[in-house]
Amino acid sequence: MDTQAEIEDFLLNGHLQYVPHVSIDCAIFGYHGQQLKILLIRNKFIQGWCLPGGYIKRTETLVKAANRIVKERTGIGNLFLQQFKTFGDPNRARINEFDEELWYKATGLRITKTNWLIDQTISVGFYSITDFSKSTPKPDLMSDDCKWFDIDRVPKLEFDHKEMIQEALHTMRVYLYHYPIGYNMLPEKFTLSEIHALYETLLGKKLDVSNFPKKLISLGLLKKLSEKRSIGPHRSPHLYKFDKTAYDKALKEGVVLT
Amino acid sequence: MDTQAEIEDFLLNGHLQYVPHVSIDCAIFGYHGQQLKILLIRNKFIQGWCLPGGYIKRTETLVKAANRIVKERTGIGNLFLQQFKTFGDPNRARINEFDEELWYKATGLRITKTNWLIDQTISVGFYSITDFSKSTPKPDLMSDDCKWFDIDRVPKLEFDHKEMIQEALHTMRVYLYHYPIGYNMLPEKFTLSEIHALYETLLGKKLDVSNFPKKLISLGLLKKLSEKRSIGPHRSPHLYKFDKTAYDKALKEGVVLT
DNA sequence: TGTCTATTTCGTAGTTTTTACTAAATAAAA
DNA sequence: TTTTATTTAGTAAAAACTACGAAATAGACA
Repeated sequence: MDTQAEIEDFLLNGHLQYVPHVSIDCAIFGYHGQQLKILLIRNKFIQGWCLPGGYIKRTETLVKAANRIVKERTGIGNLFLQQFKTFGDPNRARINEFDEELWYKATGLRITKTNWLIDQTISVGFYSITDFSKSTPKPDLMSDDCKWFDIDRVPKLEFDHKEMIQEALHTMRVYLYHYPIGYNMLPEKFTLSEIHALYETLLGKKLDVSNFPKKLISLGLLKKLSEKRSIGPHRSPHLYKFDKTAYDKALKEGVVLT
Repeated sequence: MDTQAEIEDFLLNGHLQYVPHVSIDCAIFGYHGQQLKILLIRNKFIQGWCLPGGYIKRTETLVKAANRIVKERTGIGNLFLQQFKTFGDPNRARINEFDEELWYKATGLRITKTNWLIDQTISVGFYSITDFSKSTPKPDLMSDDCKWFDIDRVPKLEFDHKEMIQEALHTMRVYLYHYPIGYNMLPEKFTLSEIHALYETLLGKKLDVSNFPKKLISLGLLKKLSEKRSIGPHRSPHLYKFDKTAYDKALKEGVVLT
């Protein structure tokens, strides 16, 4: 969706390709080193920061649509994605504040209040997690900026997106305590320090440097490899990989990570 | 919505009052004695069992809409209600199988495939819990029966409603392990046996008769009253009530009930 | 070749929580 | 008064968790 013709077609005929009245918003969490970030876009029309979002094609499942949206903003496909809540407060979108002139300035197109985009919308929230250093943030049609913010330095957000982030963070952390995470988020082979740091970053709290890895091992989630990694003037850590069978079982039945 | 005129108005102009393309389906769980049940309705048009559902008024929040739907089917308002998942598979509603003749026979009205009701719909799932003996099940406009089924004797269900029940049950049980439940679901004063039986019924598993109540007490959730209840030729149980402060704190911060 | 340093990782003691079970208490019926 | 069913206190053993000390060790550096 880049050419003027495509944009015009989206505005005029989008309701034939997409399901009207329903959108998806994505809380895309990024970690790297010890920092947790979230990806935001700056909406052209209301001149404020929002979660990346989009509409659902009539042929798509919800998770497929969320995956498409996340890929368009980050360049990364097949991320861990989970639905966390659906938002439908009638006042959430503030469609009464629609500004025809701003829209015209930004797109060069005249649309009216009867356009399918300017109507009450219920939004399904998804969160995803990725290594932000591997992403290439890109604004969408409606936005003029797209970048990562430290999770504790998020600017003022439009609509109900602040609440969305809080809900997403809460759901993600509850999930993290009950299911292993890391497959597709760590390299195939990794050290205990690496998975320890990942969990600390996502949970936003300290985990015992010795007991936490021991717990993962005692649950049978990790398989110790004979290889080591040389990373400095000190004892080299062993490499581990996930025991896929135990990992999948834990995803299905749940575990408790303290 | 009972008169023919009201039904006709709903079919022709419902999209003005309700948000099109979005519905709510409710998994209404009922307990009594030691039995867990679920409320189902029998759809007139496809002649099959479904979860009770409905549309969202443009002025309503999602939870308010769910509350209205639950009250219409059970006669009970202000139930514990929680969103569990939103369903949007493009094939979930099978709108291609729409039968104009069946619809005419049931309602006396001719509607076409272009009617707002016959279009792709994304459904927000809520579950609720109530004492089924206090309910008065009532079918809706689209159904000719509405009754409780034992949770392990659910008939074949239409659409994706079997998956919905499974997801609802799973979410409800996970919730139950992490938050206290029972306020508004037990009388103000109750015995340890009563809350023990409620949890066993909802979780579908045995809980230790001595340790489970002790856990609740050690968490400070219950306040022992001086009154007792006489219920047979044996030691009379003490009555308890919830410590509202501790209960609300547990709802907010979570607890672990094993 | 030895020390030094930073980090990994093993071991374990002390504590808390959970689990399983026993037995005392007791209200009403026989 | 005895019997019976249930509530509920008590506790021993097992398991899990926590905190922390110390051994192992790879590379830097003298």
